[in-house]
Amino acid sequence: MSEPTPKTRFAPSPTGALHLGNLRTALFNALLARGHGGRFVLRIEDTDRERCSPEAAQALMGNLRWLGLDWDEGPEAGGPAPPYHQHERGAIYDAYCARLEAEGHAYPCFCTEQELEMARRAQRAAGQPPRYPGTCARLSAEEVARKRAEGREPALRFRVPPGEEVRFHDRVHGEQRFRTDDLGDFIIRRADGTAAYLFSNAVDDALMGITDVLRGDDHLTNTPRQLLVLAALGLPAPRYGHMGLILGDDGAPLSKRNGSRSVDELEAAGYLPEAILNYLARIGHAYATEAPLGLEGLAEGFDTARLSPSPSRFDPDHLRHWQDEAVQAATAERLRLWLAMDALVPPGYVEELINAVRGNIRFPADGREWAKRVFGPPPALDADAEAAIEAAGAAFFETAAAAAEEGYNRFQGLRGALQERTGRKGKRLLMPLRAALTGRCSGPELQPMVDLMGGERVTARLRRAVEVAAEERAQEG
RNA sequence: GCUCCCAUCGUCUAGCGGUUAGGACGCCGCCCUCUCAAGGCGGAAACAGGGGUUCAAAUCCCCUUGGGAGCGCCA
Repeated sequence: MSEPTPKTRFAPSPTGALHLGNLRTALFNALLARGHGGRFVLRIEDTDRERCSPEAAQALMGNLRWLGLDWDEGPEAGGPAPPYHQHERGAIYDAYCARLEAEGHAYPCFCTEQELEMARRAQRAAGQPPRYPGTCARLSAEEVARKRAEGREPALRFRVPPGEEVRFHDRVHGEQRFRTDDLGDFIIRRADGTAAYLFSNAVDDALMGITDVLRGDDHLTNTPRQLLVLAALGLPAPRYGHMGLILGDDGAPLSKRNGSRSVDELEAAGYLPEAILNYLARIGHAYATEAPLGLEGLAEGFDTARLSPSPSRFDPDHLRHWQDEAVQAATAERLRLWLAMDALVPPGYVEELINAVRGNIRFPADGREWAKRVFGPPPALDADAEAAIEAAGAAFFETAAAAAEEGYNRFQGLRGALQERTGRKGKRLLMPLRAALTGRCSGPELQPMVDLMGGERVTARLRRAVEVAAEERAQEG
């Protein structure tokens, strides 16, 4: 018997921006499918109209596409099990709910929020687990009819069979056993008629043919409930794998407080998709290589047996490392689009500039900064640069400017002429030059930058350096 | 409170009964070098604690401790 090709899904609730934890879940599910020639489904879990918005769903899809995590089935892609927005699947849920109710697996519950809240508080106070007390579990048909006649809209609650044990094999944690007595009856349809997560999520996985579900550990204790629902409905259950959660750098759940940023924020900050992907793929999952991988490589090396059950911490330094790797590995063309600095660079020079500065940049702003220093007006001098210029003295720059004006304005020529005329070499020669030309004492190799600048700019900057050095002399004197 | 999950350098991790406990990030040093990066080389840095099982335990079992999750008409 061969393994069926996997079908995985990402089933986000569009309640806000896509964050790293959820994104990793999406990534692993996508990798599992892609690595085995399977299919990846996107399903929007928007049954809670209060909290969900179409804008958030749209943004989320944009994020996934930006990262290259396109889905094979789902919104805007179609597929054999539409619709892929849960808010459009009400009729399906109604039918399954009706069946559960007819077969006694579910019952209407008229308890109000306040009643439930009070019951929970009382249970906690008494040292009891806060579980549904079963108030409406044994309502007679007459009582139900009467309450309905009073105009009260009930929620639908799943009747958890007592005294049983639910077992399943988790791909990450191994064998799991839960006693149904620890569960408590749970809501599968709200009083407003919309389906609740536990129910719609499980039913849709079955209906959409999902074979494998990778999700966070926070769902581990939900699993027996979903298994119970599927069993009552005679629907197949997927294979589950629960991964350790990503925590903040303080060990608390990931949130804005401890450094988590949304995909939107990371994109705005200049992170490349490859950086985010490589970083996330290595949290809770180990690859054989530390080299940066593309989506295909990540999928190829992905193995659920290498998923970690333990929680891990988000580390901004590590993300930055993958950003550096991504920048170094990217083609010049890729960086050109990312840097968006065409307006700052004369046509035809972009690639050369990129290759000159790529080792010194991490974000687009860094690249644009160098573009301006090379091709813009003489750049502002920072304190170190000014000091270096003053230390070299006006005479040095006078000589340099003269040489440039004579035509020694390419790097090698200028360097040779200056060495000959001033007797300076090495650092004593090049540091003042660097300061005068780029405004800073650190940065990419001088040679390509100087040659990219061209004679006019070089001369102008050297002339300015003469003035700066002379002014200083005058002030001191 | 109850149920469940987790535990190797500061962080991400390899390890699945016998290893000098390996790698990566970060940190430190050296090399390269006009500087800063990049790159190369090297260094400091870990099996939470206690009991078992075994000839042998980071690895298997139990307890403690410490983290995390669930117990919602949120997902």
